[in-house]
Amino acid sequence: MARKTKEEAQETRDSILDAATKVFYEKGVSSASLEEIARAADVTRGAVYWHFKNKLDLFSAIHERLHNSFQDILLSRLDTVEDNPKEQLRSLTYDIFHDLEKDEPRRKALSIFFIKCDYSGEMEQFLSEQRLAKQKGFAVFADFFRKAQEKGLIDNSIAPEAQARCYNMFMTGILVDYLKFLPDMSIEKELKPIIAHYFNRMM
Amino acid sequence: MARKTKEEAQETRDSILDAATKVFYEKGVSSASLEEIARAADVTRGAVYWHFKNKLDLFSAIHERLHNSFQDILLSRLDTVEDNPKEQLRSLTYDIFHDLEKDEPRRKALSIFFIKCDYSGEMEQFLSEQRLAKQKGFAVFADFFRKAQEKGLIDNSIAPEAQARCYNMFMTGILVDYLKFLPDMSIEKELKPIIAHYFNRMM
DNA sequence: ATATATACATACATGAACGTATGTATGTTT
DNA sequence: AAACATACATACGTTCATGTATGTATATAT
Repeated sequence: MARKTKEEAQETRDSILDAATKVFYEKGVSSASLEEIARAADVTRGAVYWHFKNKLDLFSAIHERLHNSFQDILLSRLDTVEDNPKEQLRSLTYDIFHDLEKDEPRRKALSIFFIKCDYSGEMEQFLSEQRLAKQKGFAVFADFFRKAQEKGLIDNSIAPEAQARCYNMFMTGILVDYLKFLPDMSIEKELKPIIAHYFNRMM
Repeated sequence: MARKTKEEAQETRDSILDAATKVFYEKGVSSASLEEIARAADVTRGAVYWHFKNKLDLFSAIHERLHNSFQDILLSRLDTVEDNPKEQLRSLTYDIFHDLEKDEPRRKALSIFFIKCDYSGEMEQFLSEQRLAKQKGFAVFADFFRKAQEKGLIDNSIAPEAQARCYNMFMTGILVDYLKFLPDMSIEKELKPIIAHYFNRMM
């Protein structure tokens, strides 16, 4: 096979990542074969093994890509505390779910980590990796709550860290149910009311 | 091999279920081989195939056993609304986590469905199965909230169904995080405060 | 211009798990 | 007590994914 330019090679790498996301979602991580991923990306296993050490490396790369994009959103929208932080956070929460509803590849990527893989054997290491990633997100929220409290814009009877943890738990629960039971789950009818209720009561 | 009595056969079946729970937890559902499960139960694959159609059948049997035991607890403790339903539900919530902390096999069984399996291919059918199971639990909570509202013992500004959904989401989130990050998670120090906070604010 | 590293494709060897088919000794029924 | 069903164990054939080794044409560096 002819050698490609660096840019072309990068495109190949990206398309393998996209293909892996799709196949991981459809077959599950452990049942997905590198052969099928390669086919979906229109390359051979040789290309996959060139760009990634093995399936775990692929999995890790997908996670990193997804986490980074999430982190970017959080940082850009929670960096400064606006006049109405409660409303600010609620609209962010809504947007996240609306984006997920529209952006299928992104939703599938997220699903992989919640319902399309099992954290056993060599996969267990990703739990620590995910925990680190989660803590980064957590830090953004905790900062946000702390700053909002300092400005006297939200209730300060609870520690910002606990506030952030609470919010994260709630979001995790919604997300898991949303991804698991999506076919018969409506954001507008089921998710929005309880999210609204959460914000009314908890903040 | 000598034929066993019906009782002995039932014991064999149970021990296979226990072994499968253990191996599923350790290796993940898809990586777990029936050979290893059989070894863990001190039988051969022949015995496993006699009692269960295949791996999925085993998985289903574990789920049924676990769900029934949970449902029993819910029904026995939420059937009648006591004087202080908020306190009643909070103590139930605490107990559930404390039981999980002590009962390792049970915790492992639960973990299987949240972090040790991927719902793809033939496993996808279990999502509907789980959804049905979850709705049964949901019904118990909704009933509880409704009855408590009728008695005027809790806030009635939110529909009992939404209240139940909210609680379920929160519990799901806590559970997922607890099972995922258990090694560095303390019930007393991290879970209890936010559970308390939830009950203070949401009920 | 040539050497070399790159970006893959192809080919090969290995091994593991699955389902089934069959064997068999003993409970159980009649 | 014979016939049958049960509760497994053993053996077999097939499929399929994995990692590596090797081939090769071209971009790129010198």
